[in-house]
Amino acid sequence: MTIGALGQATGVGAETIRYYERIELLPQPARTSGGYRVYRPEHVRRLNFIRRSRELGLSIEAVRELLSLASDRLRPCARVDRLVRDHIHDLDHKIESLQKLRGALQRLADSCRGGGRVSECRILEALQEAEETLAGPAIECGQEDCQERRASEKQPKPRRERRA
Amino acid sequence: MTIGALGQATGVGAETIRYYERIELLPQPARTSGGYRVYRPEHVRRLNFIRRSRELGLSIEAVRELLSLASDRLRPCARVDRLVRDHIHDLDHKIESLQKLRGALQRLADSCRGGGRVSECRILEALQEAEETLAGPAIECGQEDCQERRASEKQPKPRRERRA
DNA sequence: CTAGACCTTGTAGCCACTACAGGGTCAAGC
DNA sequence: GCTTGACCCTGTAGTGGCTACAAGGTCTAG
Repeated sequence: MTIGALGQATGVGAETIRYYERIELLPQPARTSGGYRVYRPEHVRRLNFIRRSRELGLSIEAVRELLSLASDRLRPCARVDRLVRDHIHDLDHKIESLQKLRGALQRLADSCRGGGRVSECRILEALQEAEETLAGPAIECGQEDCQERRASEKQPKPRRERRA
Repeated sequence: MTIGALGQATGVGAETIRYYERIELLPQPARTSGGYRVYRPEHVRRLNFIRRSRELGLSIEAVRELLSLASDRLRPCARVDRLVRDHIHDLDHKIESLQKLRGALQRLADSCRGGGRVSECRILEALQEAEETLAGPAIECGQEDCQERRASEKQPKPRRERRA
């Protein structure tokens, strides 16, 4: 089957398939004499595996590891379990973050009924002014290595005060 | 104040500040004779506004619009209200999506206790096989223009069947 | 043989930064 | 005035996970 047929079979676009090949998530397929990629049923299975994992929000690297784990049938599957549980944990953090954000925004929105002028808009005021009223520790992050980017105690070295 | 001092005052890194200037979210500041950027208190206010908005998950473009709206004090603030409410709506979608993902992953993880071998791992089986058991409509998206990328009824034109 | 659907490679773009290289500036202390 | 070294400058490239395009080549029904 051609790349287009593989795409139809799996619901993955041809450009994405080529991308997966480039990053070595999919093996290089055979080629026709004219250079077309020729795929086989095992490619369909592998790509479906990838697609489902991605739909579950696993990163490409996680998928890569799962694929590698899956290739050794005798290996204990504890690592697989761990990987999935870690991702659930990440999701919990992310969901919690978003819920906090939502709460803050809702409080913001509730302070405004949209009828006034910008000059007395509570939303804009809140964004301009107080520090503590909104947005607790919730920062939308996206990456896992999100730790303490808001580490305000980070003072590299006490320079010889060049004040403001 | 220099860019470093502005960064300290707002909790935004110097490289990010330069980035904001480049995309015209911050106005170009004055310069010293040596070329250093010189910031003033209004820059601190504007950058704090930006930072808080970003912490609430608003996109750069949304922040840009808020800033533009805020500059005209006589304008009705309905648009501000709308912008924030739209974002809350987006967050609701995103949270719901993530919760569905989490459910699917939890079901996956529950089918495995991590004690067996890869060859009988239910997680890997589930990823390899059935279509309906997992992952309903939940795809993590990130962008707002996320509509129907999984639109499986997208059939561009009926080619003269080059079957698989 | 032609039409045109499909494929090829390569490159650039998306978001919101972040990191670096290679150099220049500034002020404190001598 | 000179050294030191923290700080700043510009420009470019990288992140993740694709997506879009351009310019061309291949394949097959009719």
